[in-house]
Amino acid sequence: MRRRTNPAPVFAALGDTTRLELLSRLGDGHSHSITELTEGFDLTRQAVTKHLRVLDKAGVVKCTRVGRESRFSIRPGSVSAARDYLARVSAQWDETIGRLREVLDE
Amino acid sequence: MRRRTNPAPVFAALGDTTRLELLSRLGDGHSHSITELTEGFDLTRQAVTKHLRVLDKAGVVKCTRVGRESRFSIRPGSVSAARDYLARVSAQWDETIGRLREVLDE
DNA sequence: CCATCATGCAACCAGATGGTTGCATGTGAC
DNA sequence: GTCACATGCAACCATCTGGTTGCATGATGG
Repeated sequence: MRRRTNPAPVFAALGDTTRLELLSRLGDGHSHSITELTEGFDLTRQAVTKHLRVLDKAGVVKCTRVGRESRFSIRPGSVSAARDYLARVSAQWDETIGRLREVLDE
Repeated sequence: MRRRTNPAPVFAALGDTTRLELLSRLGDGHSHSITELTEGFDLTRQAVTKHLRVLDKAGVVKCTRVGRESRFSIRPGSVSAARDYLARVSAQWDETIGRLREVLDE
């Protein structure tokens, strides 16, 4: 009986364009250092670091220290949980609204 | 050629437990007034109103004035867009990571 | 060793957020 | 008309957020 975890923090973590862009860069499945991830953004390394910490706290990403750099990589679990949540609710809405449309209620 | 809209604002709107709860109440497919939606929350009507406005701006919900009350109901489009986005990225991650695991890269 | 590179930490800042209270306004019911 | 009810609007507040700068620290590589 999987305790259904609250999806709000993951959604909050995904609710920022910079973080979505970071995730898309991490989507190659490899791990990347902070300076590496900072390249191409018009942002300071520290700003990117803060975003990465947000993603880390939400469980979307994991950080491992290797030598003098900390490398970040994707941890897919929490995002697929969020995906499943959205799939459930939107399926329920489709069903409910479809049923209502039949009955011509509002 | 559907212009792919930025999913971040929808995720941000979903990134709050109160708003998720509001959405779950609206999930019955009917429209509800603000005072009606406020019942059961330990919040002021105005706080709930603000949350509803956030959901409205993100396109998750629509508001129609009827008589002296404004009734809110679900607008499923943006949420299914967000759902599709998550489905795409998590499918891509699964595939990428699976391929990497075969090659034993890191 | 020493310079360099990647990072961490702390202070600071402006603006957004989540909440409150108080009051004004519009509509419905008698 | 008038009273009550549902809402809107504005001010205010504390905290969070997204960003900066400056400096300290810890590995790396000659």
